[in-house]
Amino acid sequence: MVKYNEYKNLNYAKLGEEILAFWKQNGIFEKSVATREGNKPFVFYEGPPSANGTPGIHHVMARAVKDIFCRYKTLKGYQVNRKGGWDTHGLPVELQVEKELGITKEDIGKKITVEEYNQRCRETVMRFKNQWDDLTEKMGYWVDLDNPYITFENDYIESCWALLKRLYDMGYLYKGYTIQPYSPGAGTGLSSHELNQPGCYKMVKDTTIVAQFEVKRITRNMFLFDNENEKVCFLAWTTTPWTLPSNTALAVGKGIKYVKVKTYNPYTFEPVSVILAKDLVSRYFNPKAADLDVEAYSPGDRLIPYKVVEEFEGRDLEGVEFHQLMPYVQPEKPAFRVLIGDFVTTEDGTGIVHIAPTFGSDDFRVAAQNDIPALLVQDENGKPMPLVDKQGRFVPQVTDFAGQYVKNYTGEDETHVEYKTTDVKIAIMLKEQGKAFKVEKYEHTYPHCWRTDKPVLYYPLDSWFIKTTAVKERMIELNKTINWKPESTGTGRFGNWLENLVDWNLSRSRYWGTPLPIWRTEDGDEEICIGSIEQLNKEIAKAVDAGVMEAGIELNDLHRPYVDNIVLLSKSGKPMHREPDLIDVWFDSGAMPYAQWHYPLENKEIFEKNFPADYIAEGVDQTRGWFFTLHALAVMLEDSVAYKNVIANGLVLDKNGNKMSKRLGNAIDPFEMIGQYGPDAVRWYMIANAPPWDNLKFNPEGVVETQRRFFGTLQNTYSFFALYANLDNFTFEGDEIPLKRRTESDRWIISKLNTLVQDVDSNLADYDPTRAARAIQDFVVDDLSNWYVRLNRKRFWKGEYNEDKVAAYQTLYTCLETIAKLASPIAPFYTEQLFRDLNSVSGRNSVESVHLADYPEVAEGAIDKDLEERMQLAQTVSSLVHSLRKKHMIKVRQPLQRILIPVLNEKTKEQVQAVEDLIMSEVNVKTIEYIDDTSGILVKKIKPNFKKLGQVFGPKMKLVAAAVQKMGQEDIATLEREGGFNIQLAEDDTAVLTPEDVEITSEDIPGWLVASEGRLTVALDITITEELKQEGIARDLVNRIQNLRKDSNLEVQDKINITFAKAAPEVNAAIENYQDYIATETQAFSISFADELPNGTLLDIDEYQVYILIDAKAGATA
RNA sequence: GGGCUUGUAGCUCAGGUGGUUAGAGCGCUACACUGAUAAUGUAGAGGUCCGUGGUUCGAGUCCACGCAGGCCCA
Repeated sequence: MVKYNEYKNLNYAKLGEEILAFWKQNGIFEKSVATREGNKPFVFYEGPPSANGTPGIHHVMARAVKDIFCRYKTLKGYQVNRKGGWDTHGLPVELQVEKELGITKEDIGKKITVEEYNQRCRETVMRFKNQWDDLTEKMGYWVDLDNPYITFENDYIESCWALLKRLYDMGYLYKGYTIQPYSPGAGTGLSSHELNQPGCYKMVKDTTIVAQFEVKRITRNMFLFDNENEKVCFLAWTTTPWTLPSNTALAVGKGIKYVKVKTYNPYTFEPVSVILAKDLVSRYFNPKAADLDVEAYSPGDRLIPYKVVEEFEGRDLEGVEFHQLMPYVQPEKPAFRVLIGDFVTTEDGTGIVHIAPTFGSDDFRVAAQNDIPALLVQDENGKPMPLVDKQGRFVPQVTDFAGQYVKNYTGEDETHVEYKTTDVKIAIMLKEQGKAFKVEKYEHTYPHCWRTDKPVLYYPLDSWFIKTTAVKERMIELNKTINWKPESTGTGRFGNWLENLVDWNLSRSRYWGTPLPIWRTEDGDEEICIGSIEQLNKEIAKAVDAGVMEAGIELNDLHRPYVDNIVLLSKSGKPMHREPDLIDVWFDSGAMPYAQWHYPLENKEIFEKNFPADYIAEGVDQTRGWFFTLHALAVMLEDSVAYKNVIANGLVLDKNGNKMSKRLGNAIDPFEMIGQYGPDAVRWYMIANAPPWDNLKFNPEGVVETQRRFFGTLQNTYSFFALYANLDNFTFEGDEIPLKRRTESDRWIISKLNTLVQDVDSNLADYDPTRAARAIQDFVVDDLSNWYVRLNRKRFWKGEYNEDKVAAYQTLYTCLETIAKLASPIAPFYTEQLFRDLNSVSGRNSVESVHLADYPEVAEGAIDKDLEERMQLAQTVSSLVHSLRKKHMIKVRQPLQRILIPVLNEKTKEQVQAVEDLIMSEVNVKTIEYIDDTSGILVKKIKPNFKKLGQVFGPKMKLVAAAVQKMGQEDIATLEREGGFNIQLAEDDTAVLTPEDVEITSEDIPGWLVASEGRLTVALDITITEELKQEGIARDLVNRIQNLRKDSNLEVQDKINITFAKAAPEVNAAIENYQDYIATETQAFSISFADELPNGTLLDIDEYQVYILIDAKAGATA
């Protein structure tokens, strides 16, 4: 006979290991995919992690979220392939290698070859792969670790190349520039990482200028002018006057308030109206001058009068045109307009920002978005360049300053009296021209090149771009079809990002990454984009034939430096060298839907079957990372979304809401957590505690609570089942007993169970695991354990093996088995054990694992909302009676005669009657009586139905409510009897109430002690008769005997003989009268009396004492 | 600085479309129960629903402006 496993002390961590071994041994994961062969696929993309660091607890969160839906969809019959992957390129790896070798980027190619450097990167990036694989397994994240895609492999890179080539052929790949920190002294761009080296930001004193940009006197600007002689100027502040010749626009803040001030130029004393931010007026004007008469000013007066004459919002100023400040070079398109910039503040300056698109990244971006050109000239090769050359000198076209360095890059002696910086010279000139409103020294921090110690310039540097703006509208459109969890990330963070899209800058000046497959002639006139190794080899052959490249170079690795050694031949016969850039690593990860299959070079069918993804999940920080690059590439390459559903999960913080970091020592080790509490409790806690998209404050105590409360309760329930089912040899043989032959509580829990199956299904279908987990938890703890099992305990251990008992077993079994299936996506280990423990005896499922099972079908017919309502009523009544007992200090073991329930309608009465038995046994009361209106003793309470009345009476609500409160018992009776009641609102205003306008409840029964909750009231008869008293004693005796049995370690099924010593007459009578009851309850063959029991045990029952002897040996072999 | 997001009991969180007495679990206190027992029940204490205005007969809920935390971007 196979038995249900019974456990003494379940060790959840050990359980995890055992189940893991079972899965491995039997290839359950593989089977969960293989057995769904031919079914509809559910496509999941794994966002590749980088294995150059150790995994943290937040990875458990992220991966649990991924795992849950893959398992769920498998249960629902889909085939879910999950290919793992590794993200291997990028700056973090490079930095780690440099740190370990004690070198900087500067040393690459000198102290260490690029080859060696990249070799180190390749080794480093997979250093913690074993730890990652280990965590993946231990936490139960099912993903194919044996055939992952790896972004540094040649096949993967080749796919990236093929995709780049496609983009190139579509005209989406172009060379342009971005504004980057640049060191003229060193002649090189600087990464933000280099800029953040200590000591790079230094305090410097710069000459700053508030310049006057004169508004054009054209029709659209006339609202800014008061009269035809007025000169109106925008004031804009700059700490880099050398950028002023390159100005093409001004930026204001949309919501910032600006004012027009009538005043005089402090250097030329000419009258002028200036526009600046309202908040900053006091910074430029002396308040003492505010009262002066503006007209009465004469040049040279110390106080310059001013008058605020008008106010605008930034948005009013958008589009206003102004005259070029320093007209050395003309733009190719219309410029010199006011734009809205989100970076504008009133912290300093004037609240108006001067825009030079060639020398600021904000400037560049806002100009590009508004189609404002940059000021450019042509170099000697006819290529466009900015007004400052790469050495940091003004170009000849800036005639007054031609050839002058914009900063001191030549080591001139700044202490010399004649020395003037270029900024100062510009300031002097603008003052003379009446275009400077204020010139002053300003001390601030400014980044310097760590090599030359000179200030950096923000300078346009070559970059390759993907023209994402070309498909912006389509990306926005398709984004609307994606189901974002939470929705706000899709519409907000991601949507806004798309709205403000700029072209994707692909270039990275680094070593360890996917090389840009573009070869160019030196003059840039000819170029080729390579899309495959095959193509490259052909081109190499051509180049070797033509003699531009030496023969015999074999391409084994597509990384640098090997690709850099390849020289190709242009159509016109010139040599072409590779553009030295690497591509953004985000391209690697965004390309994974294609590159993971080496598509488009092969596997067309597999790709098509697995695109787009049904579901992905990653941290919200990936919005502009992976989520974006997947989307961008899919729209451009396939005119499709890359994913249909996406969960953007939040952060895992420590229990105080702080970010976890190894440095602060508040990081939680995932291995430790799983080792201590097992994987299920950790997963369940994380999912049930907060929705994945909220930040989770991770508190290990919460894991303990989850384990105790949810898993402990579930395990208790199973143990209870197993204990008795084993005794009765219940194996779920034969047919299921029809619902109508089961008890009310059986049908109730089955109804609840089916409701749960529905709820969990719809929540998981909606990608909300938290609601699903909470629903399961509430069912297990509240409904199944604390109500169903508690009420039905006796059915399991008492009496013969009849249909009622079988029904109880079947019901509880069904609940447990269904819970195992429902909860298996979230707690895959424990539910596996539970399922197998149950199934190994019953064999009801033909599968060997819960993860190979099908999601339970909802038995619609078993759902009985009416019944669920009734049971709720029973629970409320019981709770009220318990509360009354407590108030009168009457223990539950003391039977009471009756409770009274006032019922105002027939339905409530019927509902309570249906659950009478349950209530009576739960609260130990003999009868329930109902009193209705006809009894005439009910005291009623009336309360306005605000929702209904509000709609009808609106503003008169308060009067109506007051009138309702005043209604007495007779008024209520009238309302009920006649279906209407007149109330007086004001002297000449009355209204008619209907029964629907109010809520009538029974509150009191005169002469009884009552308790009520909501609309339900219960009264309890607390008279204890002699008979009731005896029964109470009998029950107490049973209780004490049961304790004795337990203390003497008797098994549940052991039989005993009982001997009582004579005691108080009440006790003797109780034993006498309830002999059968006591015997049945305690499984006693016989009950006898003795005059004395010197070896007996003394029992205390309230004020009584009795000696007892129980004998387990005699005839205990029933 | 901008975008997004969160703010409800000591802690973790619920609170469709506004309805007057804001809930649960944990923790705390007391009492009870006892063949699920390292479980359970009942009761109690504990709230300026982040603040300020507004809309409304009525706001935890809607609107505006703030404050504080978080993420991303600059």
